[in-house]
Amino acid sequence: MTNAITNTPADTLVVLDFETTGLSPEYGDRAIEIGAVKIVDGKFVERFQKLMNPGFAISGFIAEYTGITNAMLRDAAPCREVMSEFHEFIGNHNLVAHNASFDRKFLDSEFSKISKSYAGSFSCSMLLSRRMIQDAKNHKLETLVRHLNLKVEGTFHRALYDAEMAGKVWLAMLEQISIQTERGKVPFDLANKLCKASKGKVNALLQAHAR
DNA sequence: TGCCAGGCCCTCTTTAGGGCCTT
Repeated sequence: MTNAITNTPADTLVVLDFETTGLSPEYGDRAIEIGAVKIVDGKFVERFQKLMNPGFAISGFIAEYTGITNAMLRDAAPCREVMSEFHEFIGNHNLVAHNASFDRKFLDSEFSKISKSYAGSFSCSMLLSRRMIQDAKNHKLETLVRHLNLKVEGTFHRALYDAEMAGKVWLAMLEQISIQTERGKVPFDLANKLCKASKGKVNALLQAHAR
């Protein structure tokens, strides 16, 4: 399959994924791993992956779910140090995550602890998939990867691998939009609008973008 | 240590309820 995506460097994108101690930073949960890929012109050009020590022991469930153990975190750098490095990595680029509302609240929470912020827009591969891949059994990341016949050669629920896979799903959906609209370039803003569009607005947005 | 949430979306809807998705 040829890649019809011709994003410009201005469309540089960072796809990220957190592994965390739980579901809610409001209840004290912290990040334990961040993984991210930088995509320029539809190509993966840079990767970021770091474990981080949340300052307390993680539960057996999280260890089982992620494969990350307390022993692995014992010598990891603290969250503030890793997140400061990650802040440099993302710059002002636009961001994508699978079920972005989850990753966004952890990104916001961890950045607020070190007085950092970001300027890029945050978009969601899960919301876009609900609109662009309606025949999938469900919209879990692993299901979408298999539905799109993307090569599976890593372990899900680790941050960098999930970020890589979310990036590939994102690019596959941009390609689908590109083919559907007969336009080579799919601006981030269009994808972001599609994520948030009501069912009836999706086709109108695609038609407006089409030649 | 172990507990916990919330945005989005659909429908048997909108003065609501429940499933999906993330860890």
